Amino acid sequence: MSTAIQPQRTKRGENSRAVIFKAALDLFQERGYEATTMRAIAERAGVSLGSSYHYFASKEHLVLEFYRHTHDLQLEVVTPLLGRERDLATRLRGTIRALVVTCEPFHAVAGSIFSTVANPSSPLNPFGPTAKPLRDEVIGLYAEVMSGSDARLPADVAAELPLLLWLYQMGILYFWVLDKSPGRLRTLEVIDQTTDLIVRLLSVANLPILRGSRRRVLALVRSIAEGSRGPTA
Amino acid sequence: MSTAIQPQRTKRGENSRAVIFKAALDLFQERGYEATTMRAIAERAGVSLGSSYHYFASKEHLVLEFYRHTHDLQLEVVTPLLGRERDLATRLRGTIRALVVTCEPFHAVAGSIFSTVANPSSPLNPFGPTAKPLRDEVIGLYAEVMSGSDARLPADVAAELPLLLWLYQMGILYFWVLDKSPGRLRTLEVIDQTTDLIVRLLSVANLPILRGSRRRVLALVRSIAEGSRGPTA
DNA sequence: GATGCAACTTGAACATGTTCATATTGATGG
DNA sequence: CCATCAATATGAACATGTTCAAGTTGCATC
Repeated sequence: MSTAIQPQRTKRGENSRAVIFKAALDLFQERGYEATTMRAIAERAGVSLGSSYHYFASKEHLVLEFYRHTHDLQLEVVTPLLGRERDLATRLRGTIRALVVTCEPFHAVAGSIFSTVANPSSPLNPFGPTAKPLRDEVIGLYAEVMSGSDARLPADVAAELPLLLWLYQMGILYFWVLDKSPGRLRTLEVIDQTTDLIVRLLSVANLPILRGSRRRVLALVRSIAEGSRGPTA
Repeated sequence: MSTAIQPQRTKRGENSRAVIFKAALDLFQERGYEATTMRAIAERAGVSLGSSYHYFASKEHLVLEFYRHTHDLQLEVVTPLLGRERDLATRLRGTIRALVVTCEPFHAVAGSIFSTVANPSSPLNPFGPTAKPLRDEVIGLYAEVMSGSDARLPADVAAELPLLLWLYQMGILYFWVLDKSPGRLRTLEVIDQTTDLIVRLLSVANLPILRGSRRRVLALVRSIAEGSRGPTA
């Protein structure tokens, strides 16, 4: 399948790759995504244009690296919290906040990036196969958020919740991208409100009146998730 | 404010504009959005490259026209149904289905278009000021879907529901864009399921246990909607 | 140390979205 | 019929993402 022979990496290569990525990150922050040209990246990195393309197949691929970068930062920020805190709402709030706070320096850039990534034909689409490793990592993080809490959830909910929380994170991220309030305070408010609501919803989902709907919602989610494991991913 | 002097339109101009749009539409369908060059559009329309830019400020602006086009088609398809049918679930299902069916010929193109439009800095972003007229029309359509039904909804729900249904439509549209099932049957299933669930949710939202959450959800929606009427739109 | 080969590097060339200075057209008023 | 002027039309020129054929480097093997 995807057993394309990757070039054997060397020290020299690793270094060039890192230098190019660093230059891209800096320029994205200084000028934004679109205004940063591949030529400018190459120049600042002190390499040729062609070299940049040797390490990153396209400008978009620099974004994938950026994603991984922010995920690692998010993980770093949130790990201590997940170690000590057991309350689900708190864990959830902390995790989402960590992402938003981590991404704050890149807020101006994030719009273009988000849009680039939303394209289904882009190799970077979060729902597509290329992004699967990172996607699974993020879903795994939410599995940890859930299972490390003291909340007792029905098995059918627990099975789909991490995926749903990943979707929720994407929603918040898009809200954050569009948020023009100073310091993105509005996003933080929305995070507080929605995390509380989610936990509240989980606690009432067991009520007899809602049990039917809950079953149907989860069945739907399951069928969608399975489907996209087929032809798509 | 936005009282930029628009050039006086003439018959000749109207014609050129229409010819260019038609050429673009055909080419988008034949080759996809990205693969269609502005030069190809101009050539097929029998005008010069510069002329295309005289009528459409950018390739993206052709997309806005495309949006308006599909909305008009959706309206055309759904009007008879809304005239005779009173059941909310049926009205809702019919409206969303109309959109998806209308857009089906453009499915291959829709991905790029969706992504282009998702960019917050794009003038075409559905949440931005440029798209407001069309957005309000669509929200108006959902107001009609709701108020023409025999469902009796609390005032606070009725106030925010059209906006929420518009959001719901965008969600379905993105699912449809990603949907690789033959004939997009999966999307149709999901539409049936979710419209039912929405109506069911509306009917239980009055229960005492849920009333608190409902109030909070609606307050949140209201605050967000107001906020984006401020700096953004 | 010489050789070979894969990794690395280069910059010219290409395609395409966009801009702009200039030319043409056609309706209106004299 | 002529003059005028805004609308319309044109294509050359520009910027930038991407490709590619060709050159260079450095390590492993003899």
